[in-house]
Amino acid sequence: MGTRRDARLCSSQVARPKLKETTMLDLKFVQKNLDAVSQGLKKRCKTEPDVAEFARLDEARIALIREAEGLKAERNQGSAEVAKLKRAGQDASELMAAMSKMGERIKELDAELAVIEASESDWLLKMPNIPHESTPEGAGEEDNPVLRHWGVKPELSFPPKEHWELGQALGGLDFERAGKITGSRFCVSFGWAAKLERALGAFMLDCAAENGYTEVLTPFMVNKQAMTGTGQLPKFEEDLFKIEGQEYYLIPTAEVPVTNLHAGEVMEEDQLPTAYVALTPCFRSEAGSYGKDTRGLIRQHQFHKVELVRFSHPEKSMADLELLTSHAEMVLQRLGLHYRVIALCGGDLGFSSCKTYDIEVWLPGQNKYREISSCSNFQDFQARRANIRFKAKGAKKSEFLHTLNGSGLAVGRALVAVLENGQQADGSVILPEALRPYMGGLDRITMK
RNA sequence: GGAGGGGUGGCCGAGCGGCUCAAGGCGGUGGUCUUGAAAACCACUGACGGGUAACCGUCCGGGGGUUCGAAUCCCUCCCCCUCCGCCA
Repeated sequence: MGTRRDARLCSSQVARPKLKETTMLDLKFVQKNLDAVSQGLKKRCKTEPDVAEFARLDEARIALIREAEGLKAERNQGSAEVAKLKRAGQDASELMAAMSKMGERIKELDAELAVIEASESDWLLKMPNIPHESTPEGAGEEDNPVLRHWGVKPELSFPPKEHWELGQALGGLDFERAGKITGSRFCVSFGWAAKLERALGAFMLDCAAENGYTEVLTPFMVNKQAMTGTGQLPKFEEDLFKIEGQEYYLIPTAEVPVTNLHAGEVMEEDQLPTAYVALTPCFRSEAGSYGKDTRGLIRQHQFHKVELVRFSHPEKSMADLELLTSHAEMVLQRLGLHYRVIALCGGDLGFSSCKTYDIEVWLPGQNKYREISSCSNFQDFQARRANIRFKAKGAKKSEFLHTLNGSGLAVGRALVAVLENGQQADGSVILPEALRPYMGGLDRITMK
């Protein structure tokens, strides 16, 4: 395997990244692609961005820059003149007074400029990524085409139960006690369930390692800049848990800390692709999903997820999305779980993504396919916001690389799938063979 | 939590109000020399923005202030290091 880069990574990370304001980078891009941006965004079927407003702001910005810079050039000359006069022992008070007046005007202009730039930056940061040409047209979920299936639905000779029934009956899942110590949308796992959660996580990490991913363990809280870099902020603050009294947020996915590992850095071309895997808890406020999936593990405020993240060469990122998706699928295949892969249409696409595949696992208890992984190519959208670049061999300039990520997989939902697919008529659950080594050889969960 | 010391271009490091529009070194690129390489020597070598261009502007951890003029002075925040305390 030639994809492990641990040693090189360490040496290149000695220097702390200096984060630049990303506004200017965004600006240039939109300026040059104003029409393409406006056309591309139509595919999202949401309200159209006010491109004219942006153009107006940008014109005002450039006019202000020209005026302010002209004055600054004069001021610099004047100051040099003052220095010359003083060294010659001559009086410079008149010139100093004139420069002082000019300084005030410059300050005014700079203040105006700051306001314009803030508006422009806000406009840009709230603009979603442009869907890839291969992203299908469509307004919402119901328009997502199914691309392929793997495996078959298990044939059960009895009416299947939902996972919470099974989990509670087998003494593993306890929602009531979680409600007592925290609140709704939390769960306590006991015994086999706690161990199964751990087993699934370890199994998934090992799969990823086989595929060349370097395991990382990151903080579960990040700052505002990181959240902005991957696109959660400024638009989706209400979905996040924020630490009171501090500018830290609980991560909604490992995508945030892992992608931002290289924020502000310039990577070497031969470091690409760099692939990481992280198992972290994920915290989501689930604001706006009241009444949805209120029972069971499907939609929790806290859940574990194994996340695959790739930093790719721009020319290879679309191929890398297929590869990444196949890595996520591999986990389900080894667990013997039936699933299908769908492509998200423009109207269902996430804010930062240009193309996304969802993997949906079959849940007999619910009698539906449910999302268990979401694999996306962000192209340079996140790289631009987080300022992550690479330098091609022999190239003078560095350029933005492409970032991708996908769940490999959502651990809680995988546990749901294992329970519902492995259930037997007697209420016990047969475990997939691949998991047994992680469960101390246990092959079946039974009533005590 | 307490007390100190620091954050300067890809890296190291000087500068502590105006001959510095950041010295010097390392690294990188090109050249001379050489059969080739090394060494030596010479030249070039940051980012971003504005401008057709010449050129101009901004950037010395972030933000604010003082000044005709700030890497340099003041305020504030962040991060790193050392010691003490506490703690898994």
